[in-house]
Amino acid sequence: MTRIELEKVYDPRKVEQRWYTYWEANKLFHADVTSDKPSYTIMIPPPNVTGMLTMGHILNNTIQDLLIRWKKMEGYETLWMPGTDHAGIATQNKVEAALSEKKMNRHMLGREKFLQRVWEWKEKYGGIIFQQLRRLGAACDWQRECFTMDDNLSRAVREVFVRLYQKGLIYRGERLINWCPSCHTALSDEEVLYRDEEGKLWNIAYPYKDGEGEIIVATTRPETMLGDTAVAVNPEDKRYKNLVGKSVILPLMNREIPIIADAHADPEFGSGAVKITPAHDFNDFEVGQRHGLDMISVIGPDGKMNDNAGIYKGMDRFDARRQILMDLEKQGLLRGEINKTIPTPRCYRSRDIIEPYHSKQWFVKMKPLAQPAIEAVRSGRIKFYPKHWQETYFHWMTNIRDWCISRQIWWGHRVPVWYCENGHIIVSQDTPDRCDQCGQTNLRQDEDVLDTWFSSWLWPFSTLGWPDKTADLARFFPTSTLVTGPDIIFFWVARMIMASLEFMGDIPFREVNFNGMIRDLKGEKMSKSKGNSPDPLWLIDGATEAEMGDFPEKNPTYKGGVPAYGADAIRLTMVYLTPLGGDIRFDHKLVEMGQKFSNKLWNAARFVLMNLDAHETLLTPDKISDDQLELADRWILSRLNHTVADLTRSLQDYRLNDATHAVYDFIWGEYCDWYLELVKKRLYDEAQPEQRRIARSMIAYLLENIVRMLHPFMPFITEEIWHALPQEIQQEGPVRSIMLQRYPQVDKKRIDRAVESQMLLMQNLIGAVRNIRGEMNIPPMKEAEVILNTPDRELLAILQQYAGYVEKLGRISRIQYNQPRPGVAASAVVQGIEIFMPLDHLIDVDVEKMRLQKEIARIEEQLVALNNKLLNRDFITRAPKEVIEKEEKKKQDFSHALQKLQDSLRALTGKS
RNA sequence: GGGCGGUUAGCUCAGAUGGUUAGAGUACUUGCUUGACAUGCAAGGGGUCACUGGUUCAACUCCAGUACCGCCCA
Repeated sequence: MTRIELEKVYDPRKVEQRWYTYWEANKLFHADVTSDKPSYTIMIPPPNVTGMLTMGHILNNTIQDLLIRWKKMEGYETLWMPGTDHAGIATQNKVEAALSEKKMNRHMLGREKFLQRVWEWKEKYGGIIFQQLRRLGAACDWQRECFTMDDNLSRAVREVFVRLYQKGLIYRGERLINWCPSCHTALSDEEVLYRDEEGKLWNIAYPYKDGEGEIIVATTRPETMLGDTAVAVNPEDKRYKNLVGKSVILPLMNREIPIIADAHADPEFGSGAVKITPAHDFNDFEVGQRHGLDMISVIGPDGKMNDNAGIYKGMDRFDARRQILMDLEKQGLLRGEINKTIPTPRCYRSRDIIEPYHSKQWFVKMKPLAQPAIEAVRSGRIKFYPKHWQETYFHWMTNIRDWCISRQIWWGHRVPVWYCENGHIIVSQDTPDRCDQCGQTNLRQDEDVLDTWFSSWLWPFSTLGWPDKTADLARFFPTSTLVTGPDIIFFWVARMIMASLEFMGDIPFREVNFNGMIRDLKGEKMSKSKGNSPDPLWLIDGATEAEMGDFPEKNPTYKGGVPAYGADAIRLTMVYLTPLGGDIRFDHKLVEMGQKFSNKLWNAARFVLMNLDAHETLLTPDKISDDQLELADRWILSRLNHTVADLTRSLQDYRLNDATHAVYDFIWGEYCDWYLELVKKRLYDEAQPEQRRIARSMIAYLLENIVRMLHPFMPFITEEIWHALPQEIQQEGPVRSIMLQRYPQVDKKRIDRAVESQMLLMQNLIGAVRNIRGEMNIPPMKEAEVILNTPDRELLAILQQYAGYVEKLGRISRIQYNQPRPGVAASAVVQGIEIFMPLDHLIDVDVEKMRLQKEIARIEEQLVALNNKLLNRDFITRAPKEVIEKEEKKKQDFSHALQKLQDSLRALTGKS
């Protein structure tokens, strides 16, 4: 009598959502601050509040969920803190784009009303990514979900600003900064991406003020020449030595500018003379500082030429470039152009070309913060996985520059600084009502907001209630693991370390796992802008070609639609493919692996369940006496414990692919392929009820261990199967869920090398028999006989005891031992045991001869190598004894097998 | 220009501390509705481990250089 009926093909759509609802309704993801278990905490890398799930998120969050579920089952009080950041520029851009469709802009609305619109936008689109994460199975503590603009997190931001200001680590300065004309704001250095782009280098003649002649300067940005205040030559450059101190006339502007000597000018570059525009180039700015040059800004914040640009005023910077080149040409001052690839700075958001722009901004002085952060990693208090990211971290940290944190947008934390009419500055947590220096009450708050990263660098503790001394903070800080991409190592990881050390006096996390990038089949990074990243929900739910829009057109493997692989399948596939920190070239076809594995597990469960008897109480192995367990039982128990040991070690080292391989191979390659097949005989043998009960108990016990072991990888299907299993082999929790069960622990007593090697012998024997059958094309229905010959009495005893294994899996009807060689037979040698399969009429002697010859050739090749090695005097004298013994043993075995095979070959000769 | 990674089967990738008969999934060939699974079972073909040197008794594995690819920084 079967306990339960499962469907023949696993359908994740009928399972996954149901269990997520159950977990969430029962608050199984909620971390209890009062529990006395050790804690394990992960802070989610906060996605943009209006962001959508990408394949990158799938990998990143699968890893986090896997760790959380594993640690929870290992007995930790786990907290996976979810939340989003407000993504100042990105979100504001989106709302402004929506406004501009209605022919409006933020200035027409005013600050208050605009911000209201953004909040509305956030309410509307803000939750989407977390709904998607739920579909992945993410065990986040949703009751603690937070947002960087929440009241308490905002308070943390102001607190930090005030403290750093008072400490002298935040200052306001007038400097050249990176300006994005599209986003209309300053950016930090990290937000600027340099890409090599095709450009041109123009040579322009600047005539001497006195006398005949000219000096040629080379530039990639002719439009900035309007703001030139000098021409520089290298002090060592003999060609120009006598010109230093003289003047040239700046073309188009007719301004007299000096020729100066500065090491910045590279004699190898162009003519060796360069134009100096201190207001529009970071290097020139420094030259200007050294020589006390004027700064003339000619490009405004909107990217258009300004009042200083003469007749070019009002033109876009690129139009101005064209016009200026034409005008120079007309005046005969343009001396040619050459093509050149130029590292071009672009905004990470808008992709517009960044303009160095002189303005007043707020900065954080980073050097003092960096020092302890470097030490925290160098000393090993914080460990990076893979370790080599340390080099990148140290490099950036030791060359760190001050951080421009003010942004000229509205969406974000407003700089907590006020100015009175007398020019005093008030920096305060709370809105002040009077100037603390002169008592003046007419105060004006700074217009700027802070960089979004200025709130996310506080994430590990602001989310736990800081600056208050909360119970959560005491319980869950420092956090355990950070799982993130190496692309934000500077933006986020490094800054969190600095902030935590500064404000908490402790590290933010103990270990950082940098996961790889998801690329497409061409090796390109997946991104929304490239249109090469599928919507993960297509893969979970399935999608027709039409539902994917133009995506299949650009990505042909998606033509014809994608099946509903399910979240479990995607998760398994991702971690199976992710070596520590390595990238993944992803295609939906790869998920078939996870899908097939789900189905395999499902059918194994189906098999187990249909063989259980509802009226029978099952036994656990410790209730079965050892002499009642046969080889296969002891073997599978040994393999189970081996697997758990390997798996646990791999997980600890974040070698998730190794961990996944271990589970996958055990379940499919050992439990299904061998154990379930071998146990069938006992399962159907009604004459031996006690053995039958043991067999039933064993398959159920193994399956129950398997689903627990696999749960962190595939949470849904394992929960489904676990609930179908008999209760007596499950441990109980307050709520019935596999999540609350203990993760399988290694029982060293069950690991038995002798048993494993005996079983390996049987597997090899069966393999040899199957090989003969396969190569000889003997149909499975045709049962064959076999002769096994060995002089080793111990081996013989094992063979006789477990002959049934060979019979069952080799489809052998009868086995005889130590018999003379039959007349015509196929043969093989396994671990010194000679195998004959007498097949008179079935055998094609030529085929068998070829089969033997192939094997003989293979062995001979091995023997040649072995002989060379063993005849090498140096090898014998220098190699360790064990290695030599091993090689000698190998040689013996091979020679022995070779001899037998040659005998067999000779016996066949003349019989075809 | 500097730093970091990579180059193993047609494709996607594994191969801690050097000694393996170099693996997996997929694709391919052949045979199978075998009392859970054709999203399956069994067998098979397929690799000068990018190249050149070096260290070593022994190199896919360590070192150096070359070529190509990727990422980061200037």
